Amino acid sequence: MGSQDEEILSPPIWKSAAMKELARGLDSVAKLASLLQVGSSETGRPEAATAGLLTEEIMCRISKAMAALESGGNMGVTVVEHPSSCVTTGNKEGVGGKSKMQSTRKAGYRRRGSPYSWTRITSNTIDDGHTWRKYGQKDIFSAKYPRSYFRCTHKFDQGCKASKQVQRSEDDPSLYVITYFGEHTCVDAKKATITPSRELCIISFESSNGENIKQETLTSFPSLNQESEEEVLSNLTSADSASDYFVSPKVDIKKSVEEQTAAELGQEHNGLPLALYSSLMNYGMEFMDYEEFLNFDHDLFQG
DNA sequence: ACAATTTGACCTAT
DNA sequence: ATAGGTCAAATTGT
Repeated sequence: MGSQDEEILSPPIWKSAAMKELARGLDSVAKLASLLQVGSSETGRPEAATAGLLTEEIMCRISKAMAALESGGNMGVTVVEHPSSCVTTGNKEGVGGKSKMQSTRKAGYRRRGSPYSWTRITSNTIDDGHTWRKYGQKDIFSAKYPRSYFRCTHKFDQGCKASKQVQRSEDDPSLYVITYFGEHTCVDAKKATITPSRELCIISFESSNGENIKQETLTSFPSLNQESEEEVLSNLTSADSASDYFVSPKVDIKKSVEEQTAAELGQEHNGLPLALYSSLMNYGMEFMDYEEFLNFDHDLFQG
C-alpha cells in the first residue's frame, strides 16, 4: 500500500468502521460496568471498586482512541482544562436590576473555550443520569450539523451549573460529540459526590442498572433522510440513545424516551449508586499511573 | 394546565 | 464584524 492508496483509504471509510467498533466496545463495557455495580449492591466492597475502575479505564482508553481518531491523531479534543479560573468564572455577578431583558442578560454568559470541559464521543447521546433541559440550538460555522445546548434541569432549582453541548460528528453522523461543562451540584449529582475536590470528568456510559441498559450501538447508519436527521437532532433532549431513534417508529420515540428517563430517575431516587465510577476519565488518567489510580480511588472509597 | 422544546433575538468574546 | 452562547416568548407535547 503506497501513499497513493493511503490517500484513498484515509477518508472516513476505515475511520468510521473503527469508530463504530470502538463505540460498540464502549457500549459493552458500559453494560458490564452497570452489571458489576448491580451485582455488588454494597459499594463499599473493594473488589467492586476495582472492577469498576477496570471498566472505567477500559472506557477511558476507548474514549481516548475515539478522540484520537476523531481529531486525526491530535488528542487535544479530549480534555481541555484551564488552570486558573474555576467554574464560577462564568458568572459576572453584581448586576442589580432585573427589569428588562437586556439588562438581565449581562450575567451568565460563558466564555468561549470555557474552563473545564470534557469532550466525549459516543454512538448515542448517553446521559449520566441527570436530567437536562435543552435551551438552544445553533448552526455552527463550517459545521455540517447544528449544536444543541443543554443545561441541568436544576440550574435554577439548586443552582446546578452543569451543562453540555451535543453535536454530530461530521465524519460519522452516527456519532455524537458531547462536551460537558461544569459539575453537577444538584441532588441528582449525589451519586457523583465521590470525587476529589477538583473538577473531574463525569461521564456516564450507563444510566441505570441492567434493566435500563441502552440498546446495542447501531451498527450501520440506515439511509436517513434529512427529515429524520432533523428529528433526531431536535430530539436530542435528555437521556436518549440514538439507536432508539433508528429502531423505534416515530410515534413511539418520545414515549419510550420519556419512560426511560422516568425509570432512570426513579431508580436514582431509590438511592442506587448508578454510574458511580464514572469519574476520573481522561483528567485523572493523564496524570496517574494505573496503580496510583487504583490507590487514589480506593482511598476515595474508604474515605 | 403545566412542562419541555423550538426558535429567533440578543449579547459577548474574538 | 462575526461566530458562538444564552435568553425567553411562542409553540408543542403530556
